[in-house]
Amino acid sequence: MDDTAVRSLSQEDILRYSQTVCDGLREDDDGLRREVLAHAGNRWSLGVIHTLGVYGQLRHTEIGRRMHGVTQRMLTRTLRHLERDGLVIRHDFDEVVPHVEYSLSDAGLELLIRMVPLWTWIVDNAASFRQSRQAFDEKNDDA
Amino acid sequence: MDDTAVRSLSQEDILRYSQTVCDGLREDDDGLRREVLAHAGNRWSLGVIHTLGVYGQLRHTEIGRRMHGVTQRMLTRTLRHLERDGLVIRHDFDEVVPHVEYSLSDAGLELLIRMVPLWTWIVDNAASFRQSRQAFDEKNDDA
DNA sequence: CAGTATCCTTGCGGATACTG
DNA sequence: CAGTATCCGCAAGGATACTG
Repeated sequence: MDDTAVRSLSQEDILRYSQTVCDGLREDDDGLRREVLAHAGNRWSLGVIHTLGVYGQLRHTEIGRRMHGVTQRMLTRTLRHLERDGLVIRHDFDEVVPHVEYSLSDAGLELLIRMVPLWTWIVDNAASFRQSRQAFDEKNDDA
Repeated sequence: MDDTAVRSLSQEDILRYSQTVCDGLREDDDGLRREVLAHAGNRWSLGVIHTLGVYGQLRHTEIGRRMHGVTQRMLTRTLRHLERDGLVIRHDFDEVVPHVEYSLSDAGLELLIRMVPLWTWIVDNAASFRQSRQAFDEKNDDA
């Protein structure tokens, strides 16, 4: 979805979209939706998805090496969560010397693809976000 | 981005997209990006954005009434966070009887628009997510 | 190599009571 | 009406040490 498409969307389009979504939304689904979307806000999930999207199939250590600052514990946790939601596939070679590789599932790839517009938009507007926050914080400092 | 577009994206397309994103990504931006994306995984943020997107401009109480289960505290917190990031605008009428209305900013609307494909995709695939989780949990129960 | 096991801090989300 | 002020439980995230 590029900027032209964005500008051409009216209030009614939004209403229609949102309404359609909410019509098919049971209470259960709402929780599920937020849990899946939570991967987007997690400290490491998107990094893992992105890394696997770019490099294909990697070992635990190789992922960690490409993600600055992640600890073993958090990398394992993140991979488990993503695996649980079927976004990442764990390939256990079950050798004497432990050997495991991870790759994106089809679902993981589709999530990545749908994240990209959001992602690029945020990066493109980083300055405006920072400005908004600064203004907000200054306004609320005198409290 | 519809399904046709999704299917037509190759591994190289993903790489190109992701690479472009990461090239323009400083350490700061990464934190910011995750914080903005965190709205997607929050308990109430998306509901507020969606509600304002559909109804336009509403008062505190009206938003709360349309969102089942939210407490005053969490609604206020959520609105503050969204306002801080410039996704929601707070209109204070500053009357003797307190009167405040909220509406989506342009940025908020753009976020909503970019969330919809992700949102519908998750809802459409709710069954497969649940299946994946169930399988995962069963496999890891014998631990 | 690919993890567990512990311990710790922080912030989310909720319940309840109070206020300009 | 539109919030604050407290208090609470829980999970995220991190640091460090240990293991099949």
